[in-house]
Amino acid sequence: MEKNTYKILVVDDEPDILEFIDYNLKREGYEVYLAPNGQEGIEKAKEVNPDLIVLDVMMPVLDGIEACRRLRDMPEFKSTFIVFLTARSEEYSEIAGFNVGADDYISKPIKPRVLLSRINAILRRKDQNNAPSKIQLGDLVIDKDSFVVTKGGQKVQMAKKEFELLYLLAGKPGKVFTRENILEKVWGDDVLVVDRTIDVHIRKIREKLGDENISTVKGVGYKFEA
Amino acid sequence: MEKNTYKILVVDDEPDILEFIDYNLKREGYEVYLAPNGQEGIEKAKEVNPDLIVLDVMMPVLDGIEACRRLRDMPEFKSTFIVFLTARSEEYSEIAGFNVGADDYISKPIKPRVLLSRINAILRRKDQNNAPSKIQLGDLVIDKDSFVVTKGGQKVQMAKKEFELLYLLAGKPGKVFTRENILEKVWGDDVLVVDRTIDVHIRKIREKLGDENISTVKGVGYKFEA
DNA sequence: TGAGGTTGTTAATAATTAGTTAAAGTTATC
DNA sequence: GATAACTTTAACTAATTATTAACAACCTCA
Repeated sequence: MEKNTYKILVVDDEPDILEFIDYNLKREGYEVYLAPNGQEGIEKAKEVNPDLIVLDVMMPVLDGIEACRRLRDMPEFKSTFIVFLTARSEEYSEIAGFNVGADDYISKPIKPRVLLSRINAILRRKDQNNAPSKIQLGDLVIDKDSFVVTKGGQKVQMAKKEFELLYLLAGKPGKVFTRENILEKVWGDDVLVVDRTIDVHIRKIREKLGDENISTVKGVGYKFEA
Repeated sequence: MEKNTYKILVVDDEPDILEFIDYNLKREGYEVYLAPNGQEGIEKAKEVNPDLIVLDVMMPVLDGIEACRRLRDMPEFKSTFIVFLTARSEEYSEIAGFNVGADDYISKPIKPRVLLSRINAILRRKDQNNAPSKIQLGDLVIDKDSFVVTKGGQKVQMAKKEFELLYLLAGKPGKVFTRENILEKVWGDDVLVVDRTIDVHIRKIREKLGDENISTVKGVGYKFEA
């Protein structure tokens, strides 16, 4: 499975639970942010723009249901995934009635395996829905379904990393990707590779497609030439 | 999982629940239609010809059980999937007693995950029934009805797993299936087998059909060569 | 122009992934 | 309940791919 680099915000007033979830999500490779109540949760959400928010229902200052409602009213969080944490599974019916647009519910006590499998499932869905399967640029076709790159009708053999790197750059032709950017997207946050590694992969792609497709922006990064 | 474009009609008199289900199904990618009671539900069904209908049992004007019975009397809805929504799980026994031909039932309170997994499961079944019984690719014929594979008119003997694996890959020539993919589709979600198992089956298929049909995409998976 | 930084290139090495075989486990069938 | 067919695993090998180190080339700017 791919390394995940998703940002998850966890909002709960119980420090123990916060720490527990923090530990488990971090171990899985997620970037985790914490907040002790709905109010601060919303602030934090605006700040870090998480991919998924875990909201406890019962919280002081601002409860999860109301926090969810407010988040859903902001355009930037319309499609952010939200998962509720309920103390008892019966509480669920209340939430359903409120109908604030949550994507899932997890009942306490939280089991690490349940928590992770639900979150992984939700984020995997997000992944798949967002990526176009075919990029077409002039005589170059990059097809993620078949993992095939074609240039002028000619099939070009690409290794996995080369393909992913090309797919990233070609996904936004003209946009410069910094090495930091590239590392995060292709390698994942916590993988430690040296910059020269990217260069080597770039070189291999250039070898196969010609130098004109990918250009270097010195001091910044690489971009796919539109 | 495949992108789904199924039409689902939801019939319930509680606007909150309607909105709640609408939200969750749309997010999953389904085309959703709504109706507030059995009478209008039937009208809507005639209009859009849905693949699946979610029917609340308790509704004014025309309840779910009666609506179901009437739908089942119309030839165009003989084989449409129908799922009941029951306020309490005990209610199910009543429905069963009525024996109106429902495919599943879901108890309130509705949990998004349960709702989606049931609906996905039902429609996946439909998928399978609709899957072509015969795949023909060049001189290769894969016939699911008879479980027979023919290459150049010559019958090739395939074991069950081999057949299913071949059938999956050949169903979308060119598309790469990851091992995760293959496990889910051929073995099922909860079966735990080691990756090498897939390799062995692939090898057997290659032995029987020749190496040119299935190619390896290293680090990704396998695909049937178009 | 030349010092300091950035990128390009190559080849060696490490790490990962797939292929293969035989044997053990399982299931179906007579 | 024995046999045969099928499935899975373990252990090993082979192949491919990823990464790094080392150095060359290049660019920038005082």
